[in-house]
Amino acid sequence: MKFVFRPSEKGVPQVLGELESKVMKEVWSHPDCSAREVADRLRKERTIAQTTVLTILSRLCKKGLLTRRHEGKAFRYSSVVDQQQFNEMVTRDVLEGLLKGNSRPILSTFVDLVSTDEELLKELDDLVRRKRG
Amino acid sequence: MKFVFRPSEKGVPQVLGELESKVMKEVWSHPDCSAREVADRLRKERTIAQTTVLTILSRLCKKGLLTRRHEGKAFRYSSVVDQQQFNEMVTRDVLEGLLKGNSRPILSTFVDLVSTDEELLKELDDLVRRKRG
DNA sequence: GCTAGGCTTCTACAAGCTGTAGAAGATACA
DNA sequence: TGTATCTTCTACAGCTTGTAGAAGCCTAGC
Repeated sequence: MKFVFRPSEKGVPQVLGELESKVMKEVWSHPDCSAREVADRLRKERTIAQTTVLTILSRLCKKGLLTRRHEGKAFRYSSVVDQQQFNEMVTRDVLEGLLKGNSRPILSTFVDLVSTDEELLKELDDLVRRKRG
Repeated sequence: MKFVFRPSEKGVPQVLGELESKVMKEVWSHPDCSAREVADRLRKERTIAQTTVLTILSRLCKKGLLTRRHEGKAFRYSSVVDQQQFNEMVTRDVLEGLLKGNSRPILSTFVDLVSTDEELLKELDDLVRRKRG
């Protein structure tokens, strides 16, 4: 999947649109659900047309994030990767994207940012030591 | 500046459009240049209308990446930050964006990626040790 | 002072992404 | 077979980026 990353956003919307993110979250928390179910849940927050939800579900399928299976006259949707895996994919792709460039400055910026949290820095230290054996 | 990051691209186009990137690079390598100069240099590679270049220069000004000053009847453009600073800004914003989430998995993915290069891993190790004192 | 040539701004359109939804087509079940 | 429901098609708006014509503005030089 080829995506953009919006650092200014937070969570899934860093990668997907606002509505797409909400729909993904619904499917993640209720696997194998129907479009109707998704729409009804979204309607607890605001009004939204059934077709709008359908469009988003289709687009997410096209992006390879969801699959669907027939059941009666409707479809049931499930995610291809769970949210954890999704996050890992994003992290991996973004970091790889960054490291394509000159890696040295990235290391130092990374360490700078991590070091604002003592605990985190220790964790990084542990990981590196373990890696170096 | 609020931008998107395209992991699949490389270098400046990870953040700016293709043409925007080329224009930025021209201004970086020839500070205080005129639109005409930029256009002429771009024309070594392909044809492009003067107004196209002007539009891009204006947009880059609006984005806060360029400034300009009057000289005679024309403008002269300069970058607000040099390419190094620009890269650092991007790196910082992207990493901050990532670390907003659950930081633990990011650390481990980062270390995984870095550890494919022995030298780089050592460098990371040094940075962490130095930080921890 | 005035004109011409060059420089800028305005405006516009295409294409891709996302949100939005109506209209119409397909179909399962009573 | 009819109808309620589900899906697909189509479309438009707003945003970004690339592209550029048209028109307005202004400086330099006569």
